[in-house]
Amino acid sequence: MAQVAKLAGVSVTTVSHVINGTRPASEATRAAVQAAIDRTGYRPNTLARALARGGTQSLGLAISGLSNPYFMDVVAAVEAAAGVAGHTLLLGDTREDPEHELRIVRTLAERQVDGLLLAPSVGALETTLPWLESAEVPVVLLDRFLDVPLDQVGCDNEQPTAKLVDHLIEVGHTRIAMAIGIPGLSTTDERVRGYRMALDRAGVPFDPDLVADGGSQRDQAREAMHALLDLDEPPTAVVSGNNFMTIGLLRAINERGLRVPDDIALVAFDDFEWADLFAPRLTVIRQPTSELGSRAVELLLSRLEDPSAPIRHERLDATFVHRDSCGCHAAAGATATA
Amino acid sequence: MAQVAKLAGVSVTTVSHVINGTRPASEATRAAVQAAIDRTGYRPNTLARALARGGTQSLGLAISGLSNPYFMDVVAAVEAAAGVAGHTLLLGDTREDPEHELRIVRTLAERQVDGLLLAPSVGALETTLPWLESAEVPVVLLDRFLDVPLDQVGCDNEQPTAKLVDHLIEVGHTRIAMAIGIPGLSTTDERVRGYRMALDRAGVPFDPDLVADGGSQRDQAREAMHALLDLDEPPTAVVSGNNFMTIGLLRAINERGLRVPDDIALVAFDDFEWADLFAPRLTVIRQPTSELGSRAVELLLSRLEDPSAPIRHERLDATFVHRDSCGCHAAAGATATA
DNA sequence: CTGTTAGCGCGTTCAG
DNA sequence: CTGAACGCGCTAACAG
Repeated sequence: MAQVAKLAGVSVTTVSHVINGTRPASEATRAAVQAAIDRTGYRPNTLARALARGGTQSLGLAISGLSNPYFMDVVAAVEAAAGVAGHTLLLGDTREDPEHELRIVRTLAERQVDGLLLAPSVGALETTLPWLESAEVPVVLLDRFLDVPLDQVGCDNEQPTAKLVDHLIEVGHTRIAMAIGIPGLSTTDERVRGYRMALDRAGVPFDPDLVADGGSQRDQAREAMHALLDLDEPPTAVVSGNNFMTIGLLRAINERGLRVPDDIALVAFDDFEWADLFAPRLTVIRQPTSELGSRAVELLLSRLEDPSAPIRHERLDATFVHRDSCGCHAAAGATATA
Repeated sequence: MAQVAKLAGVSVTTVSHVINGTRPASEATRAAVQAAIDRTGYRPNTLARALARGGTQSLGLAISGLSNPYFMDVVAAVEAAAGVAGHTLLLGDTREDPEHELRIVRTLAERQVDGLLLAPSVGALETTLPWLESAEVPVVLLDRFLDVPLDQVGCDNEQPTAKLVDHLIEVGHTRIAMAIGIPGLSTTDERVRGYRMALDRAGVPFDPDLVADGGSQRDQAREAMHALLDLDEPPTAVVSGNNFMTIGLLRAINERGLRVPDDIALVAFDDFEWADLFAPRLTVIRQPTSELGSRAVELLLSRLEDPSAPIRHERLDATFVHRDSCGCHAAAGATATA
């Protein structure tokens, strides 16, 4: 920059001001500076600028399971939203592990991100969140809700899951199993609650044996499904708690030589992009993943603008997508109902 | 940091050195500094450190289609590999558009990333790469190869595609169509070359009408498939150039009321994680996506260590996964052949 | 083993 | 409309 200043015959102050348009300058000097910039191939150093200004124009995203298509839609949306706002995205994978999550969040904060988006892991309340509070970094929580005074965005889980179970009951099932995600996550707990609520209001007895811990993961869900099928009175229908577990459940079902929906019905949380092209065509709850990401960024940006604004918790609607893995033969093409 | 120094009764230099372990210090002062750090809740400012040191310990990843599961695996692998090396990841979506790509790459470079990973778009040779060269940022190209003196990693495309077509020919097909990706991408060109090579060596005549531009995208591939099916002499088999197009092709096939593989065979580049659980079970080429990401990071890091080392181009092997969308009934379970 | 000092590249009061 | 000078928080010679 000093070089540019010299070449343009002005001071660095002036160069800085014409670059940022932060105070008037004569047309002549502006042109001179611009010319000098072009000729020197000058590239501003965002770091130095951030140091001086006290703001980096960058956002951190700490999330788990980057290979999960669900979260990757979120990442794409966050990147896009951050981009239009002139922010760059720093990405970190929490691995669903509180210790690692804390490391990730710290490095992000130490890099002076202006704000942080976090999908908190189960142990976050004891590790990451206390640290974040003392660090005074603006944060919005994503996907999972926590009982803390922070902005949060996530989907509705209870009603949609209940809807899934309602449907299974309508079709005539009473032995309905559920593969649940990591215990302690609000998403898991809310989905379980939805499951029980639907059972209760239909008068279907609740059987704890039918609730299997799939740990939000494929392989664990697969084992859980095998265990369910080994029951004296195995389920005639299963509801999957997320997309990964759906894969695991199906694998187990396949390994038993069973077929969906003829031998066992399957409905699931999380849609797949291709779900209506392959058999079995899955009846699912679809989450508005992109909206989740962009809303989270909006919340964060407005928080940055007004740190003292009231805290907001937002629930996004999920959609029931009726296809045919539920085994009712009413589905005529894919039908989406709110 | 000044505060820590004062509280510990030492100079900032000492604080810096005990933090970084960059020179010996007496046990006493080390303890004092550590105590002061704990009590003040001091958090190092990575920006200032980077400014002073001239290195950010961060890597930039400029890639397109973050919603593509293929690239997302790459992102996950890159994040992981960067993490273990103590680097943070800055992410930008190029949108497969040279103009936007240049913007992304510039902001990444202005943020002083130590190095850059780029999946160059078609126009990159005219926009991004010249800029990168003058900017003197260490770069490794990812996925697509370009005729420039830079480190590059990608998969083998020609032989695997030929293998796909070979197989179709063995099964007895002679009207074999192909949906190709964005023209100009090396991946596209190489895959087309593999297609033609297989045709040629089997003595199957090449028909330009059977090569449809799917633009690497779902919807465009869908339209292309419809056009192919409208031909006087429609294909009896199709090979898809990537995962997105596979979805589009299948949608069109479905819309015509046709079935894979009975009415038309389909084989594809890019595997799906769930591909052996749903019908039709796709016969595909599987790329080592994670390896691609981690290798790219390794190349970049070693480039940073030794800027004058010879340039390296690496080809990773892709795998033929035999399932049943090819219509040959030989597939007994999923079989992977190198 | 420890302190002093000079930058890293930029924004931003202050004077002119 | 423009410049000089200070400081952002930290590292790295150079002394001691």
